Amino acid sequence: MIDEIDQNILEALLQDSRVSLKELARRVGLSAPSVAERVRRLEERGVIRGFTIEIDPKALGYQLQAIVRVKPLPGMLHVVQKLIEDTAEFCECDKVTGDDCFVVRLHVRSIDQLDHILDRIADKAQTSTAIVKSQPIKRRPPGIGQRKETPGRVS
Amino acid sequence: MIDEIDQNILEALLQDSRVSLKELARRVGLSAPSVAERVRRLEERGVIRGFTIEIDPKALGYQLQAIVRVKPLPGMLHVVQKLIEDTAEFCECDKVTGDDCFVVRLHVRSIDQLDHILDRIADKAQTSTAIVKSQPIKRRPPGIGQRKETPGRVS
DNA sequence: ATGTTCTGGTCGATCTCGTCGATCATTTTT
DNA sequence: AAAAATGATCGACGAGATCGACCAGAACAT
Repeated sequence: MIDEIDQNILEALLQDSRVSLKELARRVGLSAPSVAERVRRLEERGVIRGFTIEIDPKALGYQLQAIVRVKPLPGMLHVVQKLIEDTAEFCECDKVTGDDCFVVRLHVRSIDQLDHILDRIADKAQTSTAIVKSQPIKRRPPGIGQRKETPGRVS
Repeated sequence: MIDEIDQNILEALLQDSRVSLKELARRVGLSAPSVAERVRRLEERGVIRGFTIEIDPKALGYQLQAIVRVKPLPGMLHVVQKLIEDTAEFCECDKVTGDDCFVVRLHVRSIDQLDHILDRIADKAQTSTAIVKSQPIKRRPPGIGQRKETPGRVS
């Protein structure tokens, strides 16, 4: 379904989504219209969810990053979720299995601000905060690129 | 340091990083060369870390997402970190404060594969796995856009 | 105050790039 | 084996990016 050329296209766009179609075509060894059509179809099929930029939070003054596990008190789930969604500093929120209900990522300017934000949900949920010290892997997509994939166990 | 026009540029590029400079210029009310210069400087200053695409892991066959807390056994920290970095399915890794050392995000094709991957670090670290059920917030940058920011407490 | 410099903008010309229609080759279907 | 569908190329034309020249306003020094 996704051939090698598509993979090359995806990799190139991951590195620089503003690359010209002409250059992209040169890299994957096709003509510009062909590669344009392939990109269009990757979008259409939902493989490419969007073209975007990566912004450095630090450059915007957000010096601190935290990962917080959030366990809403009984009956508070939706209230907590809404509060999280409506607070700009929550930049990622995953609803997960297990004892904790949410795992969220927070970008803040200071410890003070972190404390202040968490105070606001303190009476609605139990939280467990971990400050991010470094990011050995910043963010990468699964399964494309030269890293070899790990096969599933043959069951 | 970052004025309103820059914010508008960032927002527009977040939504579509392939927008033409002409269109971008029209939206923020400047000429094309001006906006080109602003984008160049946002890049130069490191505010824009890169132009990229968002890929849907599901479209590539990665049906499952998990968040795993990893606590390496004594002396195993670097081994564990290297193993994580070298495994394609680990798509995000944060080194954090607290009892757990790493918080990682995994994309896998099946529970089998998840089990297989975690088996490989089972003798080097304690892990605590949470399967992602949904993502109320998929990913957004902090502090730009119309969501109001939460101020830090005045101390 | 006033002249200077620096920053950040516009305009217009030129060159590059994207897109569209026509066409062709290859593979799949019947 | 003929036909249809897929996916590519080519060339032309319109749209976009870029570059140099030039201009306005703020900050600064004299």
